[in-house]
Amino acid sequence: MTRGETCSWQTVEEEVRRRINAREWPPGEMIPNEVDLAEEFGCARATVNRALQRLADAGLLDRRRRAGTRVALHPIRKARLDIPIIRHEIEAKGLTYNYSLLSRKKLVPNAGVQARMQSEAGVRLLHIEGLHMASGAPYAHENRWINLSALPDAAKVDFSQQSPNEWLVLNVPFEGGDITFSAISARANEAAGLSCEEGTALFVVERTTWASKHILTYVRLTFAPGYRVHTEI
Amino acid sequence: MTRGETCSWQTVEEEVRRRINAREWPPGEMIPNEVDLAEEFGCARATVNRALQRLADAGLLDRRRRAGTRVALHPIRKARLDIPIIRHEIEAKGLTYNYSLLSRKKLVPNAGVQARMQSEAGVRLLHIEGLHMASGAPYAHENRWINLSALPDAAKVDFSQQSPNEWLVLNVPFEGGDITFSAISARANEAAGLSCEEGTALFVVERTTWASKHILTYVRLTFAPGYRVHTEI
DNA sequence: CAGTGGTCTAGACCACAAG
DNA sequence: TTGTGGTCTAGACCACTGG
Repeated sequence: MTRGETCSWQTVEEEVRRRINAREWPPGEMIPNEVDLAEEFGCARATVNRALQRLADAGLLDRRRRAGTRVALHPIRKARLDIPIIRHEIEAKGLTYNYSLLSRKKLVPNAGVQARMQSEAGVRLLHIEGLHMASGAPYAHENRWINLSALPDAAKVDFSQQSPNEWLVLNVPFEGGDITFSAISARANEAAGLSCEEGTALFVVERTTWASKHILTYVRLTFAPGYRVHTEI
Repeated sequence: MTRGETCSWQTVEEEVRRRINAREWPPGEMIPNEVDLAEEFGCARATVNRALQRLADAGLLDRRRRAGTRVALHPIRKARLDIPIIRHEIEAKGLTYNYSLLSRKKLVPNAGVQARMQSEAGVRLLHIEGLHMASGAPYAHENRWINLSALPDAAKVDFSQQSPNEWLVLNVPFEGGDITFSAISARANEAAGLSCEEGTALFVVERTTWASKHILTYVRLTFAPGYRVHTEI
């Protein structure tokens, strides 16, 4: 160990990472407390604290008051995934975006959708189907339900120019949501919209978003064949 | 505004979130600088700084030195995804885990795999196929390549008792990786392993991991029908 | 109870970029 | 040039929890 002059939280984080990777501090092992590390690195405890908190957040350390800090036994890696507006996703690839509305109706949903939306039996929701296209080719089929009692404004929008995806992102602040990824075989209407054969494997993203304890919307996005989601760890 | 007595960073973060959601600070708008906010909330600048940094990290604010802080125009939401060991994923569902090795050979990979592994033409890699099972039912098919020049120890492991997935996580520290999610139609060998019909839509996770600029391993996990990845936003 | 991490403070200096 | 965020410090108190 070199007793260098540096003392930024980045330096501390990097060195601790190195010691973990090099097994100088093996999985499960206690590491020195913040005061000792601060002395070793020649910096304030707050600096060490910041570095260690980041590492704990990344899943590499387990920290508990009084018990101290130890190297995580099973470093559960966490990936971060960006959830962009579809138009931006397409434009970022250098393609031109286009959208067409397929259907817009007030409907009583089936039991599955009703449960996800936490709406009451018999209540009508706004149902919208649309197609997102990239340079003329089908990109994703959007099947969306909107809770009109939480979002009465949506009833006034016709969604023929702007997709519900974009209208919601720009106009409706939300607090949280659930996302699910899965794979399905194309059904007849999806196959038709996405210009593929029935039975083709398609990537599906389902999302519900909520604010102040109300479900605002549920969307099922079915992507054209070949779609991939990419992230780093 | 109530001039409350509270002054934790959580309080500040919550209040700023509220103002953004309530459009008191509309998208694109500048917000007061840290000194002013600290005075308003009756706390130190460092406390405000911590709250605002978290919000910027979450994508709700854009901050730049000298230019100040403004509400993000298109709040790109970021989801966090845990990447568990498959055995843990299965056991967390209350099922019993089982693993069987299907194949283990040193092979020269095809061009696609060679490119992903950044290995040289003609060099043999360790190729392993195995099946993860949950309470007797097929769960995921693992198709893995290991770079033996970066991980010579792997040549000594037979992987009949422990899956490469688990051996790697426990024994090989890595610095980063790429992850891709997609959907495919089951090919003959996958359909056989996963007890489904050829052509069934399957969820696929591909992952490469690296350390000190070397690709360590590339894995393609093909999950049994019905698999879903879930996360929150 | 006592030792650990979690947080807050007041003040300081630095790095960056807009004007 | 100058105002902004980014960071570090020394010290303090609090909150939790293991022994």
